[in-house]
Amino acid sequence: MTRARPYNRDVALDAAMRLFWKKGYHATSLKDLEDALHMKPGSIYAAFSSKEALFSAALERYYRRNKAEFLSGFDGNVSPLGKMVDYLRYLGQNPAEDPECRACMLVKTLLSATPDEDAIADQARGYLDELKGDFATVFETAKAAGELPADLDVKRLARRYQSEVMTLRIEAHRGTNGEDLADLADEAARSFEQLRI
Amino acid sequence: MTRARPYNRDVALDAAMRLFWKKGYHATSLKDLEDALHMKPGSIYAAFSSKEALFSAALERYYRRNKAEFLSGFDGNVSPLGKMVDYLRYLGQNPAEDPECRACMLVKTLLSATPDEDAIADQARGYLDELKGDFATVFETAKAAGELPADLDVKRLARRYQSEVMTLRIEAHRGTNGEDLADLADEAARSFEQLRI
DNA sequence: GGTATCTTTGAGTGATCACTCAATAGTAAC
DNA sequence: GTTACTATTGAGTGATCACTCAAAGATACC
Repeated sequence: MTRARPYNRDVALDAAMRLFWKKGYHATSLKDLEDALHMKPGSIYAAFSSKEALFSAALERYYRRNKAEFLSGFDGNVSPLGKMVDYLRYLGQNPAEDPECRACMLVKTLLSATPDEDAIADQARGYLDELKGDFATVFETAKAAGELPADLDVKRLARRYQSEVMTLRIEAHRGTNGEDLADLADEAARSFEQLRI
Repeated sequence: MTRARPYNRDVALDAAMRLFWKKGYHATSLKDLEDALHMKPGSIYAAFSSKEALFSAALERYYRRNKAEFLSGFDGNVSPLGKMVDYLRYLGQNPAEDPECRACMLVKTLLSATPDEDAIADQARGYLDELKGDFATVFETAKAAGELPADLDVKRLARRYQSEVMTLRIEAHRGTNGEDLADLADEAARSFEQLRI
């Protein structure tokens, strides 16, 4: 071992994630990244290979965070359906402080990836599919716990749930005021609550 | 009158709209526009002032088209609620041929505008608000025609309707297959149909 | 202190960015 | 045909793009 790294990879990646989340891939320049990560171009390339690879790592980080935040509420002994419903209300009541970090980074990425950036779009698509799968798993658990009808189509339910999450995040980004946003979240939450047996 | 314009402004604007729609503002270069509009940089600037002004004009064109397409179904003598429901099913059954032109350009623009591009984001926001207002107007008409309960909150309904439209377009962009998309649209359509008295 | 090893540095790379303008070419009136 | 007017042209503008690499800096072992 020789010289220690004066930067913290996690801290740098976090800063990159926030910057890409706000500005998107194309509008974020290396100059912006240098400022945000407090690193010179050479160091950035030594650590992350390329702008695209850095973006990819930042997107993965976003995905992991999102998944962890969602899953953190499920310890097993409380109502899975209740947790799902709570999460929707939570989204409506706690929009991110930074107005630029309210929309889902996966959706932003998916919608702003150009045809020649298949890799990035596919990565975002893959993460969205995984999250949808997580939703389905929880609904399945709820079904097993007798909270939902046995004949209910869990995949379809998860798809609709994800739509609601995406919509809430977009509305928050759009500038919908707190009251209306909470209202929208409540409306969505109740539609899932109604399914309870 | 002197030299006639060898380009058609509407045709050029249409090409610009499609290109910006696909690639977004940042990823579209002037070179791309030159190729798509069959115009040299000088002509583009003589006709549209700047890349941003051209984008703005293209966005307005998209908005007008969208509005016209939506309103074209309302002649007055048929069920307004029926038309609203039909439009959702139409969206689910007729995704644009070009997979890059399926998501709503207004949403794409709103989500990919950077903080320093307030003008563009505000324009997209304004158009979305106008379209939401159009939805509300039709629901109001449906209410007046006795199709909907008199105590129904039309604004909230319009907000939810717009969410469904945005979601369908995002799902179409995401690559959801035709069957699932039609299914999703049908699910949304039925939720509005259920409100009929 | 000397040496080996590895990281950081930042000026510099060619390419591409949005954009300009003097020159050119086309039309209309006479 | 000549003049007057204007739209189109496209090489060229400085700025910025993502990215590189030889030099310098920092540590570990001796």
